[in-house]
Amino acid sequence: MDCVSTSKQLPQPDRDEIRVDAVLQALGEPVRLMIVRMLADTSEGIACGELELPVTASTRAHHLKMLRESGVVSTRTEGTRRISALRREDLDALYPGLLDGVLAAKQ
Amino acid sequence: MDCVSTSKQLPQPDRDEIRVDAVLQALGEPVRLMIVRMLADTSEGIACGELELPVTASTRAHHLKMLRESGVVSTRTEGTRRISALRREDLDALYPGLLDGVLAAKQ
DNA sequence: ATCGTACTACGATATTCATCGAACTTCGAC
DNA sequence: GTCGAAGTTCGATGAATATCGTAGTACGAT
Repeated sequence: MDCVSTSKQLPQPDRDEIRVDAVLQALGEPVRLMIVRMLADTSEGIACGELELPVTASTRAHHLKMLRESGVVSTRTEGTRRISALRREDLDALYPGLLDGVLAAKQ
Repeated sequence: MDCVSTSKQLPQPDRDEIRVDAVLQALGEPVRLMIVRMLADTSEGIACGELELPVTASTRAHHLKMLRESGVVSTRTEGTRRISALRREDLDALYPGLLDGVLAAKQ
């Protein structure tokens, strides 16, 4: 292949392609909301396998894909690992207060 | 029956019973988000029949029930009409910025 | 009481989607 | 190359739900 770098961004919507419907639907699932909470506690992002969740690996991958395609997280490849991180800047710019409001919820 | 008043509140969760999962899931449906946008433009609330939406009356009622049971709207009875209004105070207290962020979305 | 309006409840249907296991891909290590 | 680890993809399945039409309830007006 013609990939020169060892790190690569996975495809995701541009900021202006993010739809609020999709974001809310993505956040409105308990497991995905857990993922977002975990990501909010880090600045570097988390690998799929490091997310301790009550679901199998394939379900985990499914949820991360939903979050990426809706514009909530971005994912980069590092070796065999895929590091996901919250798209805080984009979300705060599009929906100021939304993320903080969600994270403020006690549970 | 023993109802003395002509106006009555329909059952809804108390503020401390509202779950963020349910709120986000309720907001993450296009028709329901339209309803919330319309309600945000009024202070008095809107009757079910006055919501102009591309669905039938029964579907409209269904969505309003979802919104009420998740804690997004409150509904009071006035004669044969049911007036729904955004629970702004409760939502702002629980998730400060969430509602404003959602409503700030261009579409 | 009768009628019409406003809305809800019920049953049916189709779609969406969360979940899993198994097979596959990709990468690093040996 | 071979192996193992990390993740994804591919059905399959079961549950949730958006939608509708119809029937039913509640209320006001006549």
